[in-house]
Amino acid sequence: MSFTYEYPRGALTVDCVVFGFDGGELKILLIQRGVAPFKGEWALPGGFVGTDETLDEAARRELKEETGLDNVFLEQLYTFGAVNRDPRERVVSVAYVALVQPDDYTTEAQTDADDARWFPLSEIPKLAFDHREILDTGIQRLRGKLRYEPIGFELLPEKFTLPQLQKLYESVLNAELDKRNFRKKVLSFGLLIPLDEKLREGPHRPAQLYRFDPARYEALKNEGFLFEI
Amino acid sequence: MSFTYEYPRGALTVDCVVFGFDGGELKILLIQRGVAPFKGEWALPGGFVGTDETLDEAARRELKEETGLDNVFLEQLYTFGAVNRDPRERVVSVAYVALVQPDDYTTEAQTDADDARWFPLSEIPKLAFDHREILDTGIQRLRGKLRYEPIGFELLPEKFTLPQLQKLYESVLNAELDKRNFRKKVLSFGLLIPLDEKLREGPHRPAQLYRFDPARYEALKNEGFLFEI
DNA sequence: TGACTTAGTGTCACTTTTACACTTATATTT
DNA sequence: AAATATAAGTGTAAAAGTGACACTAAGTCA
Repeated sequence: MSFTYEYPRGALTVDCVVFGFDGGELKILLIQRGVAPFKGEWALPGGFVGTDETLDEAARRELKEETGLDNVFLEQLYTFGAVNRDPRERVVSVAYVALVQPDDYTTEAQTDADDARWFPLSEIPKLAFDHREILDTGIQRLRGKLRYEPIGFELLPEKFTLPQLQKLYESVLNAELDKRNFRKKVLSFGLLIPLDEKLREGPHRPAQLYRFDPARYEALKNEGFLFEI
Repeated sequence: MSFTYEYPRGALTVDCVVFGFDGGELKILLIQRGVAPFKGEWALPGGFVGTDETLDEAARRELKEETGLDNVFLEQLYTFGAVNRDPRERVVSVAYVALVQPDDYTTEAQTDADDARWFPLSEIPKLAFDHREILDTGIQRLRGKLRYEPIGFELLPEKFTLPQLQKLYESVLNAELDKRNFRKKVLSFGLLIPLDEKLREGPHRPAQLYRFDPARYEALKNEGFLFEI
C-alpha cells in the first residue's frame, strides 16, 4: 500500500522528555535505538504520529510501547523543525515532557523495556538526532514550571514528606533552600493534607507524610490564587 | 509531479496569532479566506510548511505573503493536532505568536494585504478551523509572558512614553494599575533610557519619551536578574 | 489669563521575604 | 539501658517589597 500527494510531505513524530526523581538526583528516561539511523545510540522515547491519532495520543502510545509507562503527567513542550534534524528525510517532531512518579516506574522496569534506562542529568550520554537540544528545552521548561505550578507532586509518590519535596525542588532548581522558609511557604497554601502516617527511614525522627490536594488547588486557582515557590 | 510514501502523511501548516497595539485596545490581525474550506470567513494568517524550510521560516514567509509584515517578533506558541481540525484531511498546525509595532504595520497597510484587517479583541468574528482556540491560547501566552519578560516593548514604537507602556499593560492584562507604583517599578530596572525628546499630543503636559535597552537586559539576565511587573 | 487635561512625583502602613539555632523523635551502638 | 548519631521539626526579628493614596507641573485652547 502506498500514499500519494501533490506536494512533498515531511514526516511527523513525537518525542518525550521523561523526568523521574528517586529522592536523589533528577533523572531522564532514554531508550537505546535498535534501528538505523543512530542505531545503538541513546535517544528520547518517541515515534511517528498516526494520521488518526492526536499528538497527545501518539505521545502516550509511544511512551507505553517503548517504556511501558502509562497514565503519566504529559504536556506538550515545543515543536522542533530544523530541516536536517533527521538524516533520512524531513521530519518535524512535537516534543513532550512527561513526569513520572517512582511508584509507576519501579514496577514497570521489570516488564518489557529492557533497552530503556534512567540516566541522572549529570550523566546523559551523547544523544541521537537533536535530542540533546530537546532535552535541554525540557529541563528549562521543568525549571520554569516548577516554581509557578504545583507539578513537583507529579514526580513524587502519592504520599510524600516535606524533606522529600524540598530535595526535589533543590535538585531541579539546582539551589539550596532554607528548610524553615520552604516549609512555611509550602504549608501556607493549604494544599498539602497531613496523613495519619509517618515515614520511618533511618536512625532519626520520622517525617510526617502528606498528600497533595488537587481539588483544593483547582478551587484556589479559580479564585485567582497564584502558586509560587 | 507527485510524491508517494509507504504510510499516509498528514499535512503541516503554520498559523500566526498577530498582536498589535495602537494605544487603545489590543488588536489581532486576521485575513479573509479566499478559498474553501471556510471561504469568506476570517482566519489567522498561515499556510503550508515547505519541506525545505524550518517552521520559523515558514511562519515568517506566510506572514509576509499574506499580510506584508516583515521583521517582527515571532515565537512558537503551541502545536495543534486534533484529528479533524481541518475538514479536508489530517492537518497539524504549529502556531506562532507575532508582536508587531505600530510603525511597521501602518506603512504596510497600504501595500498588498487588502483582505487583512485588525480586529479589537472584543470584536473578533467567528473564525475558521480551530483558530479561535489557537487565538485564545495566544492571548493566554501573551498575558503570561508580559509580566515576566520585557516583550511589551515589541508592541510599542521604538520611542514610547510611560503612560503608553502602562496602557499597554492595562489593556493586555485587563486590569488597572497604579500610575506611581507602575512607574516606580518599571524605572527601577534601569532598562529604559530617557531620550532628549518629549511627546506632545494634546492640551496637556507632554510625556517623556524612552527607549528600551535590550543590551542591558541581556546583561542583567545573565546576572540572574528577573524581570517582573 | 483662566480652564482644562494628562504627566509626573513621595510617603507611610502593611505584607512578604530572608536569615538564623535549638529541640525532638527515632535507630544504632556500646 | 544509656549514649550517640541523624535528620525532622519549630519561631522570631530585621529588611525588603508592595500597595494605597493626593497634589503639583506643563502644556493647549477658548
